[in-house]
Amino acid sequence: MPYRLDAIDHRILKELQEDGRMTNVELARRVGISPPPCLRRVRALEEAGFITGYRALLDEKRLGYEVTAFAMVHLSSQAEADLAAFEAYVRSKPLVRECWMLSGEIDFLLKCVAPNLSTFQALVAELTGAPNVRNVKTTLTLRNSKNDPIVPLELDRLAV
Amino acid sequence: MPYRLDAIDHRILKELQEDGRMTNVELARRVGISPPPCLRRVRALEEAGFITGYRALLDEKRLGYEVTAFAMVHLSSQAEADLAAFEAYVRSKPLVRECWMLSGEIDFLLKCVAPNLSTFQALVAELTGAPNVRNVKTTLTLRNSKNDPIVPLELDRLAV
DNA sequence: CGACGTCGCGCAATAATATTTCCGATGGCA
DNA sequence: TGCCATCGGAAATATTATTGCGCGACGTCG
Repeated sequence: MPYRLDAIDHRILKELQEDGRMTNVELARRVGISPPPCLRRVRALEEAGFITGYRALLDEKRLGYEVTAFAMVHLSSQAEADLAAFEAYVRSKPLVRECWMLSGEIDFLLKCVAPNLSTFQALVAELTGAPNVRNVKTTLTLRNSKNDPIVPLELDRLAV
Repeated sequence: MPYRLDAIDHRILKELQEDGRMTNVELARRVGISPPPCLRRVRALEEAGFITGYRALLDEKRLGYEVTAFAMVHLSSQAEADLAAFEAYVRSKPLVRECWMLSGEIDFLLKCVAPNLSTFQALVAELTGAPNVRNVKTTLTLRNSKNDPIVPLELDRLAV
């Protein structure tokens, strides 16, 4: 599905990243076209897979999650079946919010949340005891310096 | 601002996390009340800070970001002013999407995106040369096993 | 026990938006 | 030049958002 985004598409993506609940009328006003073509573009961007969904962002601390921590996991076996098994395991753990398979020493990096330290410890204990897990190193986060779920657009004039 | 969320509030948060662009009519239907009180609850949740915003999620690869990588940064000085300076630096870098201050050996963990490896290398070079940075270790992500921006609700019956 | 105040729901009315339909302008191309 | 594909916008209609208001549940207190 070849697709070429023009300047208006980019502005639509930018605006919807910043406020995903914006009305189509307002969005159209901001990107400089009338509502009908604007809506058509949004639908097209959704169908073409550029927009994968819409989320309300919640304040985790306000909801009782005081702890955010990372866990670095080494497995005993990196056979594909074992990797997949670990991934499936991790997906079943609600407190693990992200899991990345890494190149290099560490096999997986997990971002976890927990209401308190002891819950986090319980999670780590479980992880450590899971099949094929060799060891788990953890680090607590002290503070979040930047957390911007927005994808930068305009790859061209990109200052590193 | 004391606030007690009831079951309906929880369901609202859950639904809006899954589809932040859902109409209020549909949301009301799902949580089992009529639209006016539903809208009032959403507004209240926003004003009380439980909902901090709405985002469209974009497909990063589709937009040209092939690389996601982590960078682990050690600083020479951990004096508060130096930490803050590094945080400010990092916030000015569009390719750094997240930055966490950690306890333990590593001072900061950065999640970065880049259109390709050489751009990522340029970013790392810049980071390495930044003031107060002692060293930077990087890991590429091979794949993303889980990435769920949704905050789990219902702390009580929480299976770790 | 009953009056009263509070709270939160839902109905009904109105204002705004979303969505569809259709038409016209534009530009590529034979 | 004439045809076709593309895309925007006006207008009409269907849905939603939003406001105003009354009602009933519930708890407090005289």
